[in-house]
Amino acid sequence: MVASPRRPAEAAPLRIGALARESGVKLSTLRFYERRKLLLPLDRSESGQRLYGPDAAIRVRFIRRSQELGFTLKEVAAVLALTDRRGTPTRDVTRFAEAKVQAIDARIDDLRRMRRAITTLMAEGFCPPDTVCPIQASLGAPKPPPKRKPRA
Amino acid sequence: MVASPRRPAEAAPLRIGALARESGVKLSTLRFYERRKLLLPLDRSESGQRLYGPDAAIRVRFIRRSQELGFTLKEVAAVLALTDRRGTPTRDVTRFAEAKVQAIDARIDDLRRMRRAITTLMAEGFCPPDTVCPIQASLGAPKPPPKRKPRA
DNA sequence: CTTGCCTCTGCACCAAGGTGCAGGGGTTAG
DNA sequence: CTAACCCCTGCACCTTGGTGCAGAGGCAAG
Repeated sequence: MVASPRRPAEAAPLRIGALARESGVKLSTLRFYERRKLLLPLDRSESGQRLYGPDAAIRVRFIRRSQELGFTLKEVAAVLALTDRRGTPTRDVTRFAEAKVQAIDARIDDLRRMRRAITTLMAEGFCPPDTVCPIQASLGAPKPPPKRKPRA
Repeated sequence: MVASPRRPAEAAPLRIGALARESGVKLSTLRFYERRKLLLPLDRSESGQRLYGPDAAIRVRFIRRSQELGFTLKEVAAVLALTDRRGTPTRDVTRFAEAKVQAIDARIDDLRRMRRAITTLMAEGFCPPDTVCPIQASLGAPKPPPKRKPRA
């Protein structure tokens, strides 16, 4: 609402506490992410205090959501490394991105199967006796070799 | 291929080693799942050896896939408790199932956003300078209050 | 009966992802 | 200056989800 004078979008640097409040994680977690190279402060103050850019909270939330989706911090770090790059993607990067997209598709597929299974299950009043429960069956098959969206 | 004589579908009980081979997890993991009530042997032999039903491998694979989708063992246990029930769902169970379905939808949504972001990113040659990277932006928003498929 | 392969229990250990605290300094209002 | 907060580093500790032994017993073949 209020435009700060003479500072178009310079964005005040956040200190760690402010970032923690804004992104909903603990200070210790932010420092932990730093050790893991997931989130580096833009800079340090004279006295060594971490200073974060205004987009840091977005990055933190991205990390948290990704974890909820079943990605490890290592995988998240790899994706973030992608996003921190500029210029034309190298072949390796492209391959990595394609693999990631396939992995995402597989996960979506599994989630859809699970979802369908739960809804039909509830609609029909639980697992019929003497059969394999459809929920379990939905994800219980041995993993198929990675194809594009088997959708079977 | 070969029908065993005089045993329509009685299904030989598996011992733990066989189940481990069939489902691709370690013995110790199976015993661990037992402590966590995720997988109880059907029975024990005279001498105390665990005997599993023929569907046990399906259950194990269900557990593993669910974990890949970002569910904790506790959550998986809750879903499996659902599937082990018979008869008409109670209100609590129904509510739990509905919540689960919503959670699944939210995850699918996030995955789709991430997917889109990666593909456009690659198509356009990485993040344009001086903007928030679209991948991060895709999941970087504060969580919306749970609605049905916001899809914004 | 012995050999070899299971399996049992209990306990110790591991990696990932955090969390908390101690002991020390920074910064700012009154 | 002093109180009230904030932040620093380093280290110890916690929970989840497993893994790996050790020591003992089961069971089938030769």
